[in-house]
Amino acid sequence: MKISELSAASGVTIASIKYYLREGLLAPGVATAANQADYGGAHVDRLRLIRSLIDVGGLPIARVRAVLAAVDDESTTLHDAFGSVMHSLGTTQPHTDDAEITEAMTEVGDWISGRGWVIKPNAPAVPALAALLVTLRRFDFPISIEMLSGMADIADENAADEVAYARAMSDRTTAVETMVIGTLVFERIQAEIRRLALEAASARLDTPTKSRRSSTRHRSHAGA
Amino acid sequence: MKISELSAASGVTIASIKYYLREGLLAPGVATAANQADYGGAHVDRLRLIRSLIDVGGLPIARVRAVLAAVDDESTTLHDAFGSVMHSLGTTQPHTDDAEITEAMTEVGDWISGRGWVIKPNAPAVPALAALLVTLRRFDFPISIEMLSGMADIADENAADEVAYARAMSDRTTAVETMVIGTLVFERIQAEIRRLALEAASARLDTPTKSRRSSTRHRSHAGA
DNA sequence: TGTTAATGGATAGTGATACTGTCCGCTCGT
DNA sequence: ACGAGCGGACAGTATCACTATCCATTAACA
Repeated sequence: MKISELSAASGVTIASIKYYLREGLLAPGVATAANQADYGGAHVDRLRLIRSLIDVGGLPIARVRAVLAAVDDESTTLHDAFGSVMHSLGTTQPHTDDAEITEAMTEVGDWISGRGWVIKPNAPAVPALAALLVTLRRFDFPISIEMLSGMADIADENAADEVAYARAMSDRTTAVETMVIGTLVFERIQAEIRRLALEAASARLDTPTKSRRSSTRHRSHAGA
Repeated sequence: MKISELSAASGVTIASIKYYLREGLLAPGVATAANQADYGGAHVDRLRLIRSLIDVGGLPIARVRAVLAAVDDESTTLHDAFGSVMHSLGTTQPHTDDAEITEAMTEVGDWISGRGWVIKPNAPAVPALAALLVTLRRFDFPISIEMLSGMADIADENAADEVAYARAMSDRTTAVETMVIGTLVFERIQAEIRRLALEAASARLDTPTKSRRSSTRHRSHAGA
């Protein structure tokens, strides 16, 4: 497969493919001459993964590189690879020198062990979650971490399924890739569903109290 | 309050405050002289909102401006303001001219009406969700939209609480602001919890099957 | 009352990011 | 034989979110 064919097969422009090659996101093709290289299906797959990390996950190139490195590191166990990937995916990290946040981190840590979850101590989700709680409180949301247990319960169910599905894959790389894109896509799906539920809830609370009897509006499926 | 005091009170540099003023994110202070203006608590609050939209939501300035415009538009009902805000928050929108995506959009639309959700036809979440389904399928995830009903059920519960909480606020602007930051923060919280659940699930499946009896590892809370 | 520091406003510059364009000498396909 | 396409190098571009500098003015303190 020549670079023009790779471009056609992946939907990524030649210029961008060259850029990804330069940035080390994509392995060079097999050189067949000084100005000729051969690309294969693995390159198409890799490009799809790269584009998904960028488009769905919104990851900058540097993070994509880190994720791919974790995916490709064959020397780690599947579980350690998942951990690396979670770390590489990253999120906006807070300044942990803030007293309010370190306090919230303890709260989060206690809740995690209370649930029986085994989490690496350097998991980025812990300070991230703590910072989010602090943000809510700054806006006077009366939030305690126990209120998140409902979310955590369903997350547990989904996570068990997803991990089992990934572990059933034939080869390690595919398993890790499956986890990566599953993580990113389901996070977005969860968010979009949440927005739909909010809009529906808002509509439910809006329509009956307003008692608009305009003939242009009729509520066909409005009830539960 | 002078600009230096506003800066101190909000934690935003003077240069950035001037930038937000220029970009129309922040209302000018009350001019008391050619080179003097007076800022108040509303400016501090607004800066906190702006920074949260940027830091938590990762919104670009243009989107922040659109969200703030929706928040400030007093001529809309609360429900319509929520709709505007959801639209302004936005997400990465797909090319809807793709046949695969329009097909998935029908699927999403049917599922939504099947749930009895009343959603505006131009809600950005619909194409976004459709694109995410297509992405999953491109990676061979055997996904049907009904699998998302569990997520949707808990989202319904949370959304009802959140909307009721926001509607109970004294003034309209605060209510809309509450919805905005609640939406963004809870989306991140949901995502972080999901990552923790994945790591915990991975640990559960890893530790027992590997049967590593190394003395350096012991499982204190590993069970459910 | 003088002087110094800060202010609002305007405009230019910066650094990071993710490409995109151009050039080159080479070589594959016809 | 020869033109389109190739890999590789490198410079250029667009956008974004600030940041720095300048200016005339004015507030605040000595």
